[in-house]
Amino acid sequence: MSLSVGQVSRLAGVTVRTLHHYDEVGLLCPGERTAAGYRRYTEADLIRLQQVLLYRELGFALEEIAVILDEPRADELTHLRRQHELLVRKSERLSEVIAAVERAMEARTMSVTLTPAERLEVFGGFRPEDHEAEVERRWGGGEQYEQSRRRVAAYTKADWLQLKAEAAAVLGDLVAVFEAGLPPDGQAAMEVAERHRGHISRWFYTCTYEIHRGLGELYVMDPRFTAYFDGQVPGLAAYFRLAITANARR
Amino acid sequence: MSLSVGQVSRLAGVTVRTLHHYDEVGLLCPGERTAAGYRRYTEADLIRLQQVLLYRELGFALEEIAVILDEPRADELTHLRRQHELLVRKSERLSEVIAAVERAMEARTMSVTLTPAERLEVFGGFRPEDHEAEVERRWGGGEQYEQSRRRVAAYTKADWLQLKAEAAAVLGDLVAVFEAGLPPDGQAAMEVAERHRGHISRWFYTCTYEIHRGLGELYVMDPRFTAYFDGQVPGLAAYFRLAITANARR
DNA sequence: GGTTGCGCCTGACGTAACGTGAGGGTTCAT
DNA sequence: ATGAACCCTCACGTTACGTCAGGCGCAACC
Repeated sequence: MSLSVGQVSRLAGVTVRTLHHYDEVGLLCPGERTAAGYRRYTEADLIRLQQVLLYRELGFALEEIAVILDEPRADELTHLRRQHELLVRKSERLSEVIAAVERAMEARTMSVTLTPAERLEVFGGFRPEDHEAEVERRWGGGEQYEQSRRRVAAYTKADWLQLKAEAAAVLGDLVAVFEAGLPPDGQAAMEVAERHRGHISRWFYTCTYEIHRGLGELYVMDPRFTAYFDGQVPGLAAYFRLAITANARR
Repeated sequence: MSLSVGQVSRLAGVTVRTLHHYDEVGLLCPGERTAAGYRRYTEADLIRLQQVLLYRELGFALEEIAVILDEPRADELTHLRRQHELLVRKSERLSEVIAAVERAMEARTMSVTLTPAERLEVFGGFRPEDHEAEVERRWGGGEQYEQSRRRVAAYTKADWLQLKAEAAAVLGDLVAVFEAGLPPDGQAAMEVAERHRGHISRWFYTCTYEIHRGLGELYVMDPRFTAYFDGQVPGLAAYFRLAITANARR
């Protein structure tokens, strides 16, 4: 009642070489061997193989899997629960990526050009965990972020068009004010900043003065934003930040 | 307005080395270089990077990605559509695995013995035909597996009744052939095996001779299957396996 | 009863997609 | 003008296998 390598490989959809490899590294050594040295896999081996393949699917390294599976206090149910948790998380992440691609398609079909920042913000969905943590820290516990995500997800093509147009108008005015040599804490600059705040509130999330000030700092601290603004006109990021803080102060 | 390797790496969540590597293999060569030899990534480069990372996430090899992206007749939207399709399919597959793990957990917590069919479902994520689907997914075909999956999901009670009736008929004929003392590699037995294969193909998934042989082996190796068949008539499991292999050989 | 074919074995080298320094220029703010 | 941060090019290391090569085990076939 045991299976050969070939039989197991066909059942599990892996190559014979893979099973040899797992034997070599001690991850899955068949319970028995025939007199001729043939590998014989027992039912327990099959269960373990199932666990191995699931953890592998989840992106664990083989060595990690060996450690996890050899924890003495973890039985099959523990592993199933853990795997379930991880699978669900992976599924959620995948949904985000899908949503991001859908947004990119929408933007593309209406030939709206996304800026690099937006493009890779969209892309943010499947960046490593550390970035997620950074986003959370930055965007204050994720409440605004969640709000923004929910609203943005429901946007139609027309919404996107209008959003883009509005943003471009605000940016254009900002550039104009900047190039006119007006002071960042002057009336005109502060008005643009205020309109920017309104724009964020209307399209993304409720943007308080406090948050707006945080954004202003982000624009000079974070190279991707700095690159974006200074890409329009050099020095614009710093100027805009001053305008935002001045506007927040009054 | 171009970005350095470090900026791009932070933006996209990949390492600098990865960007170097993509440059080395010609997958993503930055549009410009500074006088000092520094890489400068243009916006077009970022778009291409996005495509690369998405296809990579989908399991394509870098060389394949290069070929896909350099097809002259495919623009960004084409890629987005294709990626969306593949992502959705991947998500569905993941849902299946999750469901399988949930069923395994349920069975485990209630200490219910799994029926043979359920056992196969649990193994579902790793069955050969899934592997086939994986392979086909990579090469853009993959309609067949999806179809069968959708079909099973849409079965009504009447369908299930007919399925069971058909299975019972095949089993009945198998018992008859067996009890008549006919050889397992004879015409009659092989015909029953072939009908069994057709039954699987019609109701579940395309069952190749290869897969069918794997099933036959399972019937004698797995005690639950063996118990099921031998519960009908002792020795039936082994007999059926011989009939299946004989049928597969011709 | 030799041989043919298939499956299995053990090395051993190959490969993809980077990781990880080594050694050395570049840029920029202080 | 000097240190920190960033960039460059080799070049070898690593993971998880793929891919032969050379040879044994066994059931079948002539």
